[in-house]
Amino acid sequence: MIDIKFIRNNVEQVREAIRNKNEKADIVALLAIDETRRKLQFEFDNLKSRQNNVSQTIARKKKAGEDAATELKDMSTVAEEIKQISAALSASNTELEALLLTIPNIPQPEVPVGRDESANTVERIWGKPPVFTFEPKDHLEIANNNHYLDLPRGAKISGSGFPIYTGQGARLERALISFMLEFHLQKHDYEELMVPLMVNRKTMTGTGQLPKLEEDMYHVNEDDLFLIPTAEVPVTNFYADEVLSYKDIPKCFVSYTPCFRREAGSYGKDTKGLQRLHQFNKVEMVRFVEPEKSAEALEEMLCNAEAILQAFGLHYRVLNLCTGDTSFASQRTYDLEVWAPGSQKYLEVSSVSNFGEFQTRRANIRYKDSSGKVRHLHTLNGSGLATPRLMIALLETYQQADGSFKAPDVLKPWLEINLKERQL
RNA sequence: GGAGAGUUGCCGGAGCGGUUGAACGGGACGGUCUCGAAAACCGUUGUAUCCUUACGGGUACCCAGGGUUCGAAUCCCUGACUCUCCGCCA
Repeated sequence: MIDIKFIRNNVEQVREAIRNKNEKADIVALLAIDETRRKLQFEFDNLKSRQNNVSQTIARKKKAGEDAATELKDMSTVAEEIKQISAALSASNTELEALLLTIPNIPQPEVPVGRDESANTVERIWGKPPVFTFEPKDHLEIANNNHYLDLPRGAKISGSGFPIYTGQGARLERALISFMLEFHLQKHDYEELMVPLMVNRKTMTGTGQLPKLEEDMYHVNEDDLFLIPTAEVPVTNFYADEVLSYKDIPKCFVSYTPCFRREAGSYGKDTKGLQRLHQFNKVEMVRFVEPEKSAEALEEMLCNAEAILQAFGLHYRVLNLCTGDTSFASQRTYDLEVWAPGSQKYLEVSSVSNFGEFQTRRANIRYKDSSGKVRHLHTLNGSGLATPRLMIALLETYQQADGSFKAPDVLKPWLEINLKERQL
């Protein structure tokens, strides 16, 4: 969330950010409530101060055996007033808080202004589209040829968008997850976390999914818990309500989780095969860094994500997202799009974002810097990567003329583990 | 699911309803001493918010939210979490 003091002093800038992000938020109402709140706070403090003073006088008089009837009578009316103002005050605080949660993060100046994805710019391109001596098939055909997927049965058991990976397909999926995790652990020095897949309302609010995206999440009514749409949520909230030491910073976590998304409102869009799912696997990177270091950390994380695609030898491009395409909580986002030759299009496999102190304000995550000052950290996260579209690109890129699939060499160790030979 | 115990500052740990933002101990930091270090001694050691250009001052916070009271860390209620025992189960 944005600091109320910042909003007070930079109204136009905040308005512009809301506009550029295609959001709606009532700044006028917000400022009015802020004004009322401060007035009430002032009255409350003054009354309390008086009450504290007189209460001590009463104590002294009673101790000395003197009569304190006047003070007692006086204070009972003050107590009543305090009660009323206190109620009004907490009502305004709640209201202000609710409004503040609807203000999006402010995009950084270098983010291109634009309404939708058409205003995104291409940052760079890696590799080239593969050339085939035959007509390349799309991933679903290859998957079906090789018995890698059983989508009809997934639909039967749960509904569309809940895939079943079968046989070598399941093994390939698991290999991707293991490969990416180990890659980040060993080459990029992240620490692994295994986290809960269901989180409470406060946690969802901390990273910014709530209140805006409630409709997009699976919710378990009975316990008021949400299935996570990304590991970002539990991992970023790892330090909620804590004050870290500057010595602990930076913190870099990587976490594999399934992700659950209702995808409300996107029915009929990119539905073929693994393109858009309600449940999918993702390896996520999250960093907690000092404010001065976050811009640099964003570039590093982008490289961390790219390194995976490079290891697989997949052609991709990096997009610099425009204001309208940057998420509610993000200040700046890069998307990684991998080339799927069978479908002849680029598919988003990663989103790498800098959130500044937006999430750490919401989740109350701070650190004490070397001079002893308590400040909000900056958070970043990036997919590294989401598997379904990665699998699409792999299947389509490494398909053979006979309809089979030949995994890139780096994956071989994960696909060829043979316990029988090791006599376990 | 049932029965009990607990939750206080960076940590340990006191705390009768009225100078308790909180004793005492430890840690950390600064200083004295020392060639240096240890020890010893002295001092410092929270966050948020409001008023003020500033100096400074007020208020809130002893798990969370309510209640009783002129006044609550202290009494009452509800909830969360932790621990122990029983039951059930992976």
